Amino acid sequence: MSIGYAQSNISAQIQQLEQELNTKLLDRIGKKVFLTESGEQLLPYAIEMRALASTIRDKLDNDHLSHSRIVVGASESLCVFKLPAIVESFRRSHPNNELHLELIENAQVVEQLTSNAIDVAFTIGNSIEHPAITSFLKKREEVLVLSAPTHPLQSKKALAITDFANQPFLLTSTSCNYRETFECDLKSHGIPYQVTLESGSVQVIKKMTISGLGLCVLPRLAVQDELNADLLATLPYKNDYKVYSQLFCHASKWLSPNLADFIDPIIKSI
Amino acid sequence: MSIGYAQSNISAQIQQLEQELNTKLLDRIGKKVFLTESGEQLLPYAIEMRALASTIRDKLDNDHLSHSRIVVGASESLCVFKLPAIVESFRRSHPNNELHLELIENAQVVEQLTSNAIDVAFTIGNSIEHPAITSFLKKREEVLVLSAPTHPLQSKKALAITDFANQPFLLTSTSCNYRETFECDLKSHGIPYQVTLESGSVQVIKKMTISGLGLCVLPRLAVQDELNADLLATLPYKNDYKVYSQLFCHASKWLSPNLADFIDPIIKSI
DNA sequence: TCGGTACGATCGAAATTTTCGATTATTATG
DNA sequence: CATAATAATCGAAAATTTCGATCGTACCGA
Repeated sequence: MSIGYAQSNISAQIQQLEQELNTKLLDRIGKKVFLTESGEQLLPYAIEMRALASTIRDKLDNDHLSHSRIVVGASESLCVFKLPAIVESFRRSHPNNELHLELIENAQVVEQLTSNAIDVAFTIGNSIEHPAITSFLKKREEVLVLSAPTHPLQSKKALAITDFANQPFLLTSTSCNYRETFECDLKSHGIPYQVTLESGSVQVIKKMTISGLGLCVLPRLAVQDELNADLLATLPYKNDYKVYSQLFCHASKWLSPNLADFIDPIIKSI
Repeated sequence: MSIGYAQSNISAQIQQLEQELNTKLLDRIGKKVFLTESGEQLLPYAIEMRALASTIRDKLDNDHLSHSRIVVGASESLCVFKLPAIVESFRRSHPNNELHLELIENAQVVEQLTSNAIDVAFTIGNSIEHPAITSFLKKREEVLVLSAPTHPLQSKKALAITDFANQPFLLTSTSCNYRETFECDLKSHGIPYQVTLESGSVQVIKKMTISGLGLCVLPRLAVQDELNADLLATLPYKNDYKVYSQLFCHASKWLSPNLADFIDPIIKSI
């Protein structure tokens, strides 16, 4: 009983197949068995079908180790300052996995995850809490007001919000949460200010600030290098802006092994 | 219920497939359904498998109308004088069917059918009765002794076996049943005779007989044309040789529609 | 925020099918 | 002619598929 079926089953199965195909597959002439014309024709298809089934199993099983496509939605700052190391490491451990990076803003997280346009979101901004969205990581990010080290305001020991009156600011796009937060702060105190430059690129803002064009408001993670190199300096303005970097998936999303492999290191490393 | 399954079945089937493949095929995000990476990968295979199943059904169903290969074993006389009309008619009605003709002798019928080397046998010779062989047709064939019309023996009103003493005969191969029968007849009466020509080809024998080389022994069906054209003439030798043309299949052989279509007209036409 | 609606998951029962072991039938072989 | 080998057949048991009902959840409009 090497193939795991009773003999009677084989008879029955063959007869069933013959009925279903409305033909005869085997001729039993004497003690020998011959394939009929129909049987001869069926054989290659049967083999093909078995092969196809095996292929499916192989592809889907191996696939957990090999190819897949993960779409990451991330905000610009994180793309520049956090993701490179993560992506590099993931690509090393999962060389056959396609990683697609989509630039999104904090406000789009829920919609993008709900529409399944992205598999995972990694953004910085206001806290997001949503019943349908799972947050794997929520890290408070320090928001700094910065200038070139030579800026006149650097001489002050401490700054109040009023000290920013009429200062020229280099800010990120309006939809950016920490700009929003900062502007609220100014406006709620009735402080006038100028927006000298508005750019979606953190890199541009930093360069211009270094050149002394004005002040900027950025999370520490985006400026750590420049602080270390004394290209930028923080201004001693105390704030408690609630800004977080967060990592999300849709709650109903199945975490494929590959996706889990992408997410886990982020959670652990931060 | 357009596809004929209860809704709960679909759920169960999907889950079963997911278990079997050890993956998740669908993400249900909110109310919408998305294929996962795995599902996306499976889809083309699923489609292929359905197509393959359809193909099989089509091929085997249509096949009863279209292609098949029938191997006919027949003796030379029948090949020349009976089969042409049959084959022509069959090819007209079944243009896609391959007909393969195998020259066999009466003695090989049982072995060839039992080994499934041929699908059907159509031979002339001694009666064949065998429990494993089905005979669809058994027709007594008149065996004639013939000569050219100008032969001296033609003047006789009736011939006895002794009149053949020392006559030159043009005979078919030794394995041919009606030659065998005739020789037995001669030998059992102790009649001496010569074999002037021995040929497997009926055509050769007839031509040589027409040329006056001697006498020949052939079934009427092989010489009817020459008799009508007065190229050959029968000698008035009464015999009751038991020679039959018979049509056989192996009793266990499945008669495919095509094979039946080949056999039926033969039975009816003769 | 609160029903209402739509859709899928879950569950137990019923129907179907698959499977098995035993028996019977057939064929080849000594 | 008896025996061995192989496959068909049959009824019962096991497994599965199917169904309908119910439950849970998400979306939608008030």
